[in-house]
Amino acid sequence: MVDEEKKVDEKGLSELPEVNGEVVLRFAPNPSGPLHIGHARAAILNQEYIKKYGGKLILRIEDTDPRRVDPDAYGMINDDLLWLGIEIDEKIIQSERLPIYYEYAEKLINIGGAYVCTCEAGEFKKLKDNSMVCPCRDLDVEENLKRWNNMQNLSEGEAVLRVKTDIEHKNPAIRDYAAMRIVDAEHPRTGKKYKIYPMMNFSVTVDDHLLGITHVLRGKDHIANSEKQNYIYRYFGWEVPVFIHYGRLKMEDIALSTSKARTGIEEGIYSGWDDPRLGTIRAIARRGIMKEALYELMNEIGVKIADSTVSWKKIYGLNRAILEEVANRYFFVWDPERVKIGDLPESAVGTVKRPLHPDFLERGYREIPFKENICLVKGDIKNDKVLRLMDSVNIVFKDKKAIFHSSSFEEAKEAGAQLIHWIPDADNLKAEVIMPDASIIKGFVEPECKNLKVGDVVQLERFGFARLDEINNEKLIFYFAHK
RNA sequence: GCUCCGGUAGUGUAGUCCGGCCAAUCAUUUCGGCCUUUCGAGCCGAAGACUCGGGUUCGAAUCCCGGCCGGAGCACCA
Repeated sequence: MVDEEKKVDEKGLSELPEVNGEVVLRFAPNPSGPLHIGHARAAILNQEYIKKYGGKLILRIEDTDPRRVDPDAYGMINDDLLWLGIEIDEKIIQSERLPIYYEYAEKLINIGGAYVCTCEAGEFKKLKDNSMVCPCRDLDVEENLKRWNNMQNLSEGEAVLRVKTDIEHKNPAIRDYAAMRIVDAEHPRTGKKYKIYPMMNFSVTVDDHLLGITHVLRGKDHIANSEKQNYIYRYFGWEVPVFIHYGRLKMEDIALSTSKARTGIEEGIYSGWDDPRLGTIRAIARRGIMKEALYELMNEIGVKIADSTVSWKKIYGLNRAILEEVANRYFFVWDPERVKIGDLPESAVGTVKRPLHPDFLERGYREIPFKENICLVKGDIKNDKVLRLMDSVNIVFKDKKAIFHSSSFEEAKEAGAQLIHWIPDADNLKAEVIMPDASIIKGFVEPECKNLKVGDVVQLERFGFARLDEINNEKLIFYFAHK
């Protein structure tokens, strides 16, 4: 009992209205590409509500427009959901359900809720915009059934099934909208098997009802669709799910649209769907953004109808809080400069130990061999200033030559030394870090990085968090997350 | 253009339904300070908002009207 109350408090999500026991929700992307941050919002919100109330989450692939289907998208969507940790209870693909839609289309005609319209599209629009009915509307059920059965003998554009709504509705889009249309194109999954395809408003309504969906979460761009769908629910006497519309999610500095990304990939501007400049889930994942950060973000934004703008800074902030604990620390010397320390006492030579994580010493230490030949970040080198090489010695540059200054940390403090990191000149590994703008920063990492595995997210000290993406001939390739 | 919907600090959010406990919550951000052998983290402090104008009321972020700004829809896409 007490736990239940707590749970509600923890989540920033507002309560779903009209919940009676368990909920049935669905995530319904159309397979035009991989998932992006906008999809993640829908998927995560649905998932969170399932967690909150219990119930079932259905994945529905909406591939009823053969021309807008990317065959690769089915697999990419699965991968992306897996990465997001979305637990799907049931999955359906609309292109496999065409007979069901035909069945209900016929039923709708039978009860006088739909008619086959053979008007030319422009002609119909003209009539509709003036609240005038088209001649097809008044044909009787029998005639309509005949026309419906004949539809598959027609070609694209010659006929369409319309839902009878209110021809005087003040929103012209609502007036007798299309439910089914003819498409003369091959479907990537079903080929030429079908010719008549449902419009989204029809298939969505039929499916939402058959699947027992209780609440529909979707963007406010669907407000008019919700209203359209209401007509079908009313004709069939079905219970209407609760529609919840949320506002647009704008990402700063990001090309959100799938089509733009696709074009960029085709033109070779982007390396692929996981190019760090893109807002796809896979691109975000590749950069070491944790799914938990996205969950927090989506929970925070919630389902309000006003638009929200999200910046990378915001995501970085959330992600840093997660990575801070997770990521072990390593030295990465970018823009490296080879340095030989003069007058280095023999006693200073040895192995330096630094914790993998300063706050979790139990994780152990990494060992870095230290002797006179090292690499430093070029930008750290300044003449006549004492530099503290972390956990080793203090040096100073005179006429661009490094010489030993002192050993202890106290002496470094006294000299007001800057604390810098370093890498042995000989014993190191090549590394590259791919930045968010796809530029590459080259350098070396400390030897113990050889123990890292692809997918590990680390903090490169004084540089930032990065995810190991690839190990290529002893060279480590990281993707930069953020500072 | 038409129809509809929004507008709380830089950003995100709470509060708005059922006016007073709101000189407005929390987080992030930014800036100081402390601490720290990372430019990370932590700790302390500070900065910063009810879109504007009227009205109703003893009292308005909350209700009403208008302006401004923003968004969505206006397909045989989803």
